[in-house]
Amino acid sequence: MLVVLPDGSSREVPDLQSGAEAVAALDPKGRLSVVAFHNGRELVDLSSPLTGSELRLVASASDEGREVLRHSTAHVMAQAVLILWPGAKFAIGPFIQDGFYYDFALPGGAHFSDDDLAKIEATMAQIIAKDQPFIREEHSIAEGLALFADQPYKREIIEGVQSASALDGTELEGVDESGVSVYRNGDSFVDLCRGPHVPSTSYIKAFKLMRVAGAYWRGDEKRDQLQRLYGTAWESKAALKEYIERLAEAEKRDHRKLGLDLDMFHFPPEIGGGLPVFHPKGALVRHLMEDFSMKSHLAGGYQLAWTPHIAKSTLFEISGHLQWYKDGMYPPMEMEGATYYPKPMNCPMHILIYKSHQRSYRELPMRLFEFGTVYRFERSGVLHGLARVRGLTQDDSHIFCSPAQLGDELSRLLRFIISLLSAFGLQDFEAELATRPDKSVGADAEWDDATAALEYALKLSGVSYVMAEGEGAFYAPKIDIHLKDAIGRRWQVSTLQVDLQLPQLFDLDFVDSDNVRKRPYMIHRALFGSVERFFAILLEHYAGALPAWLSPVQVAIAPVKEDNEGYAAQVASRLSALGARVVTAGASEPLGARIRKQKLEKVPFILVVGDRDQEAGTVGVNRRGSQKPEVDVNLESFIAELIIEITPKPLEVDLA
RNA sequence: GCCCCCUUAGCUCAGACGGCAGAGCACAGCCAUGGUAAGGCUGGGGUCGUCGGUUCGAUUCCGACAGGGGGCUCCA
Repeated sequence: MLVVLPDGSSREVPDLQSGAEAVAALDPKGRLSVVAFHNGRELVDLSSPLTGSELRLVASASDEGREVLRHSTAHVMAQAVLILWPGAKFAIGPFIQDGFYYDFALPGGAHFSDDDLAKIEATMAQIIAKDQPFIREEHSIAEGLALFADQPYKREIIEGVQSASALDGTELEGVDESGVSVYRNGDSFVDLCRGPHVPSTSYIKAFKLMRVAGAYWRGDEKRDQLQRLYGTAWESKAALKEYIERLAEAEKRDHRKLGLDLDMFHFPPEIGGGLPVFHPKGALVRHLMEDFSMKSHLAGGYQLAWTPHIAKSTLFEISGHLQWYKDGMYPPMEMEGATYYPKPMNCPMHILIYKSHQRSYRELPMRLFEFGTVYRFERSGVLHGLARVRGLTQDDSHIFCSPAQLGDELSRLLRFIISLLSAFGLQDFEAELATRPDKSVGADAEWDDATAALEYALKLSGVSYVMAEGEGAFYAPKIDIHLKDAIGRRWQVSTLQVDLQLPQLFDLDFVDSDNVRKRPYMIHRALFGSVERFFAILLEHYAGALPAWLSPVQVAIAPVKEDNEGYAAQVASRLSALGARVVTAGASEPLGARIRKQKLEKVPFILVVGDRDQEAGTVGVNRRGSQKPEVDVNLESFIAELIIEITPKPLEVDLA
């Protein structure tokens, strides 16, 4: 049998019966901390018999190994909870990104508090110290139901197997038509589970319970709300520590904190949740983002539109918004017998612009662009800084094109999106192609056509993509663009959708070259998604240190002492005249303190000017992110560099 | 909306078995003129989120509400 070790090397070991024997032969001291093996088809317990011709050992310090480790830690946590709260019911406990959770219903409807986490951790530590083996057993469905006689959630999972509709994902829980698998550790703890698990509890080297949360059973808000405990587990104390530090780094980048520290925006309670105000610096950054975007759109063949914030109910009746999204819309206002709603989307109004006169094929594709502020009622629990607000500004466009133009227009659009996002320094894009959901309208053939056009465009663009079955909007399939930020987090930004409904509902047409009236296709698209959310993403990606062209202050000038303030003013006015945003930090406090303040403000360039500079026409340049400043830099050569840094590079728009 | 947690000065936080509160930063004034991440002194600033209850007395204990945070559900 050829055994593949975690490092990828392989060794021939004769007469093997299980993964455990391979470990005994190749890693007798357990240095590799092998937790499971892959038999060519799936990941299984180390103790499993060999079935295939392949045996690949999986160490705890690997993605697969950590999944096993975390899943096992979830079991130990459930075991601890059942010890501490006799009679508790437990539901499901999977591994997730960076950790695991387990859902419980405590006796008497009790809830976990934060203080309970330490108690549970202590009990878990005792279980781990006992080095209890995880032992797999297989049973019939009937035996499984008897084993979990007093565990209603487990029984529901087992019973669910009999109704085909509930088959989704239950195999993960250790149930299939042939029976159930369970794992025991300790005398009393048994859990329904597919496995695999680590051989015994001592393989859990480092874990921590993170927080308490509520979660609905089966994710359904009409069903029981369970108590969820989140935790994390790692192959070593050092790896856990690194993870905790990563969380701290993410916390430092939190745009809500940076927004306050950098005096960019806040959410006054007097205005209401999810409704930000932008302070001068934040408003300036917004303006710079919007200005760059608008120029790019104009260069890219878009025309501007501008539409009001509210409209009569009639408009949203025609568009279907009142039928489909009334609950998500702000409530109506009555005026002179008419009912007005704040708009939840810009599209109906752009359609009215299209419809204002007869359109010719010569006008297509017609691309209307607007920074349109829309209002959506979001439930209070979902608001999250600028990333989820109730009043948001979309960089919104609606493109009307002939059916023949659709594929190429979408492909052109994808290239436009990628180049615009790249101009903000973002990269690592991935697309999701979302197909028809259950709750939707339209003919199958139309959905197929539109989905095919989206896929065609994706293939042409070369952006990697995954399918998201059933995730489309009710009226349209869509492509969502995700990106990775500087610390590896994924954010959904752009969306583009081929609308099948609105052109029909508003009876749109154009006269084609053969003098026949035809229905145009309509594409909805937003690239930032919302300006507010994109602002948040930029702040977190750059940890507040925005690129110079987006920085509210680009250059701070610090005269060494009062005698140098005249020269500082000369330099300042020279740079301002070139379009740089400059502040002068006058000599009212020590130089070090003034430099520190500008550093904390994340100003890209700090210029220190003293007697020497005044005589020689030079500046000292202290760059953001650099430890050692440059001295005696010729002002003209600094200007040459500055101009490049503060000038946004126009988008290269490929109009083909 | 639901579950858990939090709410003391503009910000970050300390504090008292229940006897009307404190630091650092920030802000203002004065002094200091300092060559690359915090100079010194002085001062202003809080009905301890709001309302109610218990109590001789509540910022502290209890309850409700509001706002915020972490999740769940939702996200056109």
